[in-house]
Amino acid sequence: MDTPERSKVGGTPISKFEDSPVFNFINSLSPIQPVKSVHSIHTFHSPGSAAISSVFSSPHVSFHKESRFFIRHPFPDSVKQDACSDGLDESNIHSRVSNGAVLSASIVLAQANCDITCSLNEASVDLVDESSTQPDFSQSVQVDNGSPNHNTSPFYGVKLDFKLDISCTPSERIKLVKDMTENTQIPHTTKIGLEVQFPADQMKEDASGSDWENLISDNTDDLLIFEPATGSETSKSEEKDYGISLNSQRNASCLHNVSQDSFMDDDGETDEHDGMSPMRSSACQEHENFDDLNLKTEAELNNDVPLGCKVDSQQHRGVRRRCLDFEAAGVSKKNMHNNSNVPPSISLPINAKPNSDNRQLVSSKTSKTPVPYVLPGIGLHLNALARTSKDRPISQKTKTPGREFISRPCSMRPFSPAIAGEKQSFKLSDPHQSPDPNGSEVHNSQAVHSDVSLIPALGIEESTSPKKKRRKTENSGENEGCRRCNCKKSKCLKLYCECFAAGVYCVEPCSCQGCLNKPVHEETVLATRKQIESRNPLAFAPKVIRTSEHDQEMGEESNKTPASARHKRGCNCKKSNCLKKYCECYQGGVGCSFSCRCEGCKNAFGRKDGFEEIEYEEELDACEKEGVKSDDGKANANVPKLEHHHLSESILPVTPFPSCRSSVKLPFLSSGKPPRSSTLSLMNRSENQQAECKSDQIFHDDDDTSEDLRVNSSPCTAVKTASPNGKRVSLPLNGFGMSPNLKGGRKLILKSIPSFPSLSTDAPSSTQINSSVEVIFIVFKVVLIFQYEISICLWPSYFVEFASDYFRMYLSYIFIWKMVMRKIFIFVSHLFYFNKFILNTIF
DNA sequence: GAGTTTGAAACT
DNA sequence: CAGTTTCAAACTC
Repeated sequence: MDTPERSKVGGTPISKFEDSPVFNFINSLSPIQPVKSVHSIHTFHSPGSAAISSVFSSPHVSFHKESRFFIRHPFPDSVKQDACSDGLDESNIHSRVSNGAVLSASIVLAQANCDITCSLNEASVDLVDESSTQPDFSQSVQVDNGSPNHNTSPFYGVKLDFKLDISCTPSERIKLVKDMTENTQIPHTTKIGLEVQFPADQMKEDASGSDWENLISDNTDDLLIFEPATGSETSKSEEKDYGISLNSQRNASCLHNVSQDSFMDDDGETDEHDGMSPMRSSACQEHENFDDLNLKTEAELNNDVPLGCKVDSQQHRGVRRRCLDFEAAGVSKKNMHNNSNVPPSISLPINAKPNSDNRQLVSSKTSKTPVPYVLPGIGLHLNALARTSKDRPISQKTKTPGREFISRPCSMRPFSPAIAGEKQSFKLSDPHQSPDPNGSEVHNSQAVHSDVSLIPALGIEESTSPKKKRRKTENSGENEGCRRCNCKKSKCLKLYCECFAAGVYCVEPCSCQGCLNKPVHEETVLATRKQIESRNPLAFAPKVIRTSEHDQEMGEESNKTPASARHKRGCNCKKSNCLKKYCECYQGGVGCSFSCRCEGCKNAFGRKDGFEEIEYEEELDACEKEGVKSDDGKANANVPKLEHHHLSESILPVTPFPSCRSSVKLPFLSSGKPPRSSTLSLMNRSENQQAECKSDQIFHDDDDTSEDLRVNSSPCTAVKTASPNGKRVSLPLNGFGMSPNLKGGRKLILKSIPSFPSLSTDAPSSTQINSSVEVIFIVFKVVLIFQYEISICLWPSYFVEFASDYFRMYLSYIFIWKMVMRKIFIFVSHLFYFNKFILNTIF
């Protein structure tokens, strides 16, 4: 179709381009042959180029997405046809040569499917049929076409892809899917469609299993790679899309079984579900029943999901929520599934397995081995504290398996699918659960009977530990249990609520009243969270920041805290002396730091004053002079609140390590004062010497960089000078800022930068200069050419033309630049040489 | 379990 | 930004 056009288009600019003397010149240096570009153009449809497209972001990708996106939207029938053919066009393009006939057949089928319905509902039916029966694809096709309740609900690309999967023969599907996945950067919806490959799941049971397994894993990987991007988006539309795909998943084939199983497959846990096929089938059928209700809109599905799918939707809701919670991190479904794949240490009843996700999670919950993603500090606020405290002697009291079973999960899995599942499971299993004001929820609980197998799994322990007992256990467990809130007025939508603050839904054991922090009120929860985060982006960040071992040492050194963590903002205790759990530091099992503004700190995990008390007293004075509000002379009082925020905030969010590091250093920083002290008054104080010494000590344990820094940091006796950068530089720098030696700071920076080729010795030969320049430019050129060729291959015709001109111009610039740079190099080197010569001569 | 204390969060 | 109020957990009895 458009091939001739493309080649035509592509050819023109290329020839033009090749005529360019610049291009010729560059090509004379380039190992890449110009021919290649032409070839590439022709291989536009080839897997090779496609692969490239998937690697490099290019206009092609966006275009592609555009089209896919377009396809995804509801169409009138006529448009639908186009869309289908369009969407197929891509696959057709890719595989036209090899199996065009076959594909066209499948395309026809797919088109038929497009016409047929594409309603989620239908999909579920079809797939259920499929999953409940042995994979007979011809049969499935028939079902598709004949399904009586096809409706005209919106059609999504998901569907299309999915249908394609179904309607092809296994081998064809393999090819098709491969082609599609290879040649297209699949938008998330489409991705889901592929991911759906549930048929693939069935395929596994099929003869061609091996192929499919490979394919599945490949695809899944791809899908998973892209997923986070989608998930990380918090926009409504994105959510919606996501939700849609999820729904389609769910409907498509008892998603909980298929998709999960397929993911499990990736981890090689096929054994587990292989034996459960029958169970799955039954479960699917139950879903099928519930699917009758699935004509509801996406939103409805989210808020008032028909039970059968409740659990699933919750799981995914959990995923979505996690994405929202940790936007930067972008939780991928892969994670989710990986998590779910955590081998349960406690074997569950066979009937507990089918709902793999929940079950897996539950089981992992029961496991005594920490779940991988139950890492402290993953956004967990008080729960993180609780977690931390677990590590502490204080909380290391006896743990009964049961208690652990109950508590662990909630506190450490923020909005993870597990949470939803847990919650659900709690609800299901807990006989004491008070009727949820929201009927739907109760309904769901009951309706999830398809998942009821869950109940026994949990119920075993749950039933033996009723609410009160659990609370009691929790109370006696010293933070071991997950936090269960008792909110009465906040509706669990404020940070007062520990569950909410920790990023988890309230669970049954909570005694909250009018709780809105539940999956059913997801929208509200998310909105509230957004609102709170808008006020304070770190509101949901971990309150206790774990540090690396390296920092641990530092932290311990300074504060004698056994923990390698510090409270993000520090406490503000006035009366508890940081000896009660009113104190967040104490509660978190961490010592107070200089960030704290506590009075009379006696924190058992480390007093903020400690051996640095003296210097802080002086510091305090200085701060008072500065007008910095201080409490009663405690160290932390010296640290302006804003600074804490600044530091902690700059640190926390993304990378744990930097944040940790900074968090630990923060205290030192405070002690070192430079930062705070952009004011000279602090700088000149003698106590800084002490701090400096300390910082030097710290550096001994530091990495290379810090070693450099240490070397350059001023000795204790060094004269203090204010480091202008101290305050605003990133934490590490802040940490270094402790040694208020401006000189040192600069040295550090210089040292950390790869040194420029030494010019201090003899003047570099022109060969050296040339070679270095050559290398740079050749690399540059290769990259450019490569880019250009790729763009030629992928970009639309008009783009190519534009690109060629642009590129030619670009190359011209480069050429000029190259000349200029060469001159500069020569000039500089000679200048150095000349200087050196002069110096040597004169002195 | 009720009442008090406490400090964080939220509000003004 | 500081002061006040609200809130829920921690604590005490």
